[in-house]
Amino acid sequence: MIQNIQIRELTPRHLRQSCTNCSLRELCLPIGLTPDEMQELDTIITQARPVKRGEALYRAGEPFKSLFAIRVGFFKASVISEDGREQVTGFHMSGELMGMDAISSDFHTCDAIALEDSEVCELPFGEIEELAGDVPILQRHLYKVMSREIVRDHGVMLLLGNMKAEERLAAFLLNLSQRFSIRGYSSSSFHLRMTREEIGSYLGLKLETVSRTLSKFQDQGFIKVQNRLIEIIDGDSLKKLLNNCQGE
Amino acid sequence: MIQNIQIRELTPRHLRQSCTNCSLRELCLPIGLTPDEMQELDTIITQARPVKRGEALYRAGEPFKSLFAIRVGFFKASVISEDGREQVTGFHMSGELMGMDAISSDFHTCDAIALEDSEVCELPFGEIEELAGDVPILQRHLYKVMSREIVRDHGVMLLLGNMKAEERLAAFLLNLSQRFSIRGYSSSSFHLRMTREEIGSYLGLKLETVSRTLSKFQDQGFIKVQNRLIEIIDGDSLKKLLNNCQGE
DNA sequence: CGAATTATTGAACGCTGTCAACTATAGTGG
DNA sequence: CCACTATAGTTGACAGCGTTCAATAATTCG
Repeated sequence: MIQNIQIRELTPRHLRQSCTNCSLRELCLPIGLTPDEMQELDTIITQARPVKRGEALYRAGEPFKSLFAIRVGFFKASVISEDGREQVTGFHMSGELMGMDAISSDFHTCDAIALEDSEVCELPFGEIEELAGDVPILQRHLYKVMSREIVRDHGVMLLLGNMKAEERLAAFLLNLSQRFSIRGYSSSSFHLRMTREEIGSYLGLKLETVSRTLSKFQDQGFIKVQNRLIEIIDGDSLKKLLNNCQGE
Repeated sequence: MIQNIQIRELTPRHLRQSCTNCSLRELCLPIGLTPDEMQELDTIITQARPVKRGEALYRAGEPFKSLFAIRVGFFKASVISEDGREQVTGFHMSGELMGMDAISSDFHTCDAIALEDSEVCELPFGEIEELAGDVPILQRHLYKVMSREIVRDHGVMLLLGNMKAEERLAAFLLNLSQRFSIRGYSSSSFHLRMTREEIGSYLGLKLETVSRTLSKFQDQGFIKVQNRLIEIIDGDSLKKLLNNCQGE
């Protein structure tokens, strides 16, 4: 990523490329656009925009204009109920697309908060949509990305509806591990960007339960916890926790 | 269903009309297609297909070909975890679209089971997609429908992650009430199509808790329960249950 | 370095799950 | 049509998991 930033300062063309790059996983390369089509996509996508830790990329209630592809960084998305309760609906990292919930009503329904200094690419939805009308493969890809979000949400429902605290934490750690791994980071040792309270909100647990369960995993030798640094020592045992419960 | 088949054999135009009808809420009328475009949509949508109570419209793992618009009836959608736990991810009624989770992988990820004798219209996704490329308003509508599903799922997460049993049940009943009302049925008196266990699976509760809580609501005079027949007597108190918890 | 935030840990309570017995309803076949 | 059986629903007693409240420790940030 540092590479990209340096390239960006040198050559605007490469900036666009790096912007295309940003949505690499979610929008471009894997779907096989022609160079021309990618060019066109590039002209739509505005330049990378920084979002500092703690800042909101958007907030519930704001009018919807664009989707955002995370170039670098880490975000949480959360809905706030009328009576003020926060539910974290997801944690999102580089290459992922945010804001799809807003399409339905033309207003954002979530807050998106950066949990570390981040950079996003803005994808003006109207223009993306228009381009998608001409480029079937892009259209299809958008459907797929949204569908994937629905599938992910179903997984969270399963977690919230059926699992015990230990299973939820295990699933959470394994999921993070896998996603870091895909992005070229260590799958066995990573830094949590969120507080215990935010983990708890996502998993439907109180922060004390999160803390206790992490400690328990550490006592059992499954992981090593040092504040927000997690080291997975025995991933297989964590996986067992997930399947053993009724599968036995 | 027999009626429809007969109609079809007599007058194809009427069959198609009834099919358009089926996806009325989700696909056609509200988005303002021209007669020509609706005509084209009609040719894509295959004839109404009956699904008997207890039958699966589709099952997880089956290859994905079509979305389904519910013409009449009532369905549950559920995911089954590896170790056999069922999570009901939603209940769906006439006018709603099912199967969008399958777009991402080209395989269904849910089971869709009819909870009463139903009829659906099959919308072959490939053709719908193609048409959407030519009809921006249809394309946009598909995005919106999928986005709405994501928003709905976030609402369920909030429910599962933050609410107590009473609040979940209250939210559930009020939601059903509203949806029946929109469809022209009574909002204060309706028949539950699902078992206590299925309600529980959806709400992340055990069936005993569902039963107990319904009884409690009845004792408090909020509702009248007679097996699967629900009468909402004091909807305001139910709404209060939802907001009072921390909002006070 | 001090203040604020975040995390850990303990103890007690309460909500919901579990187990069990019983009742009611619906569907089936004589 | 009725008896029978299977399924669905209700209710009670009790236990356990996670929450709540509270005190303390560690870390971050100005």
